[in-house]
Amino acid sequence: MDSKPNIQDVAKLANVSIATVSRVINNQGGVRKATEERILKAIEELGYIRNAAARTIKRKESKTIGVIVTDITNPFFPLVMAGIEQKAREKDYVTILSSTNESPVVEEKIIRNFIERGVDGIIITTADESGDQLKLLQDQNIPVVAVDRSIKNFEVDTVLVDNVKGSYQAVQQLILMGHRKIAIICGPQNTTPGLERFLGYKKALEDYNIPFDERLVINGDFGEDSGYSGTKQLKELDERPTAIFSSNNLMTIGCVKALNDLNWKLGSEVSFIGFDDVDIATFLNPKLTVVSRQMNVIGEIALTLLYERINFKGNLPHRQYLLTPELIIRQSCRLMGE
Amino acid sequence: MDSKPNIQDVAKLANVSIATVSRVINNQGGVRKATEERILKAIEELGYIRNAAARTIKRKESKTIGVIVTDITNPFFPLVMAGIEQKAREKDYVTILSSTNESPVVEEKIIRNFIERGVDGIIITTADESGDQLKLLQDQNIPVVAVDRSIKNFEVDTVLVDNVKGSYQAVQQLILMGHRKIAIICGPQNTTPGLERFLGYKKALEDYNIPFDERLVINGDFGEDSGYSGTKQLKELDERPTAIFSSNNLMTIGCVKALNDLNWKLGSEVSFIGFDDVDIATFLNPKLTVVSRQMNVIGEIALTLLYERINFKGNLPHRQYLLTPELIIRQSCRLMGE
DNA sequence: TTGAAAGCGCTAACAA
DNA sequence: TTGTTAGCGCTTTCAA
Repeated sequence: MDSKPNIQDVAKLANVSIATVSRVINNQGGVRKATEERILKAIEELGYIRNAAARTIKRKESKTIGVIVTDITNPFFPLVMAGIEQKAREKDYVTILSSTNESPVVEEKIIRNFIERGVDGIIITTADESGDQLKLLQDQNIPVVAVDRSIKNFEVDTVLVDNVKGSYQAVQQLILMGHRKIAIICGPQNTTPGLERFLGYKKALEDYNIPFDERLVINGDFGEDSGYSGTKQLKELDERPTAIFSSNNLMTIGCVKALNDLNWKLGSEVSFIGFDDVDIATFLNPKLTVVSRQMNVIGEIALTLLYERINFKGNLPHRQYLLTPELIIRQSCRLMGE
Repeated sequence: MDSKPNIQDVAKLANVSIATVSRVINNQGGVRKATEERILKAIEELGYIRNAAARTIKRKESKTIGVIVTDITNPFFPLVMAGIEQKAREKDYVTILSSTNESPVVEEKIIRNFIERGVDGIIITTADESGDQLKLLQDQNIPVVAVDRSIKNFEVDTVLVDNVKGSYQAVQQLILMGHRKIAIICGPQNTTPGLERFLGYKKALEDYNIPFDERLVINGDFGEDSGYSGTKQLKELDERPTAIFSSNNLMTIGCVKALNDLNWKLGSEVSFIGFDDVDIATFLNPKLTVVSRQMNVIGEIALTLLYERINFKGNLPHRQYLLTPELIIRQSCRLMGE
């Protein structure tokens, strides 16, 4: 075949008008059986596939959802993405995925690009929670669902996890087991998860009247390296913590690596809980206790919300889903005094 | 703003023709400085963003690359994807990602959809190595780069890993350490990686005159569960293997889990090497020896090949990249007789 | 049940 | 340096 056949070519071959062909490829009915068959045959013969760009231009919808994540190599996102994709496919949407590497500049570029492409909606874990870059989308009336991180300056549908509760539960567990010197490896405090997980930690300490100790707070950046160096820092303290709470999966990995390298015995010498389950959790000895959440469900909900907003543009209220994470108790915490 | 402004609106506001606006947004030059500024101001004011669909239709290119993988939750793919995305962004392309879950039916749907959307090229890890579904792409003159799995019935550029050599090295290492009863957990034999890794295993045995034993060959499907059950099966053998070679990352995880559950001591009782590095490799005790490859490089090469083919449509020869994997020796193999 | 024709937003050839 | 205009491939109204 030389170049792509178009609706004209099909019409010519089937000896009908392009309008009739259009009716057939869109299943609009009102076409005589025989005619339809002739058209279908022509389509088959030519290998005709309709051009989405032309259709988008007329219909003013692209059946495309843009997804923006901060770091595609963080296992959290592919899992969320799988949930999004599955629901999207069910509803006949296709997803475009881009990763910002936490850069607001890249994020804005991606957003512009998505707008150019006429996405019908966007699911975003933003690198800039102010949300100023979303103004563009608002101007163009493109619905947005924020996942994992909330947006300050705009009201959008959100799917969040109750981070405060999650980390509260974790720290509470540690406290109930007798720990008082509990360290936390924080994520960036300008992100929802980073901040909230820290707040949950503080709240638990307060509720149980445990004095807050600055030295036990490590500022990480959600990357593996910061988990590693943070743990090293804790080991060097005069008064070492007896337990560590890590604010995310990658830092958990860094932390466990450091524990290993420093010969700081997980479980016996230092108890541990991490936010988000990780592959390695059940391989370690002892197995890691973690705060877990269902990533694919997050993705599914996000897509569902977005779908509703795209297709019932009326006056839906803004919805905030708050999923409750679950503490999965394994073996990385020891009762103090044991 | 009510609805999206178009090039007309900009032209009107700036008091020029749409042609001049087009020149400016495409940086074609030949526009008086003052005029350009007026147009830029109008664009700014209206929040105009150009419509990619309309442009695609005229230009007959979408600046979009379709990427098809078999399982987005397999950590291998996000890593490859990161390499693809980075290079794509450099060259001003955007990627669309879809996952087939190993289903040829889904794969064909995705391909059709990508064609509809006018992708300029496709990078694919196919679920159907016959490649028959790629006929569609060939008909439409859309370049394809196959990654990780080759295509039988069409000549396309490929980026593969020398699986035979990789698994040969692994098995050879085991042999040199004195093992003779070496089991393999295979991937599907109708996939390139599945088959080739098995062939490397056989070749190593042959070269060292070790008799091939059917019972030590487990048929897995590259999924975690099959690694788990395969390992169980091996444990139940009258003559247990002294070493296991696992053909991919997910099966490695399943295998290690099983080892743990069965209390079959990794390292001491059974040596182990896996194809592809995994997160857990360095956490386990002993640390896992693995065959490793640079995923992001695979992605980068794939995109580069595709880019060349899209943009120099002349008569490029078909290229086959074969990356050599590396054996990373850690501690999961014991010298026999120690 | 079918067809003619307008027009979506843009690019590019041609004219001025 | 700028403008006019013909389409790109499609959907959709209106008429037949």
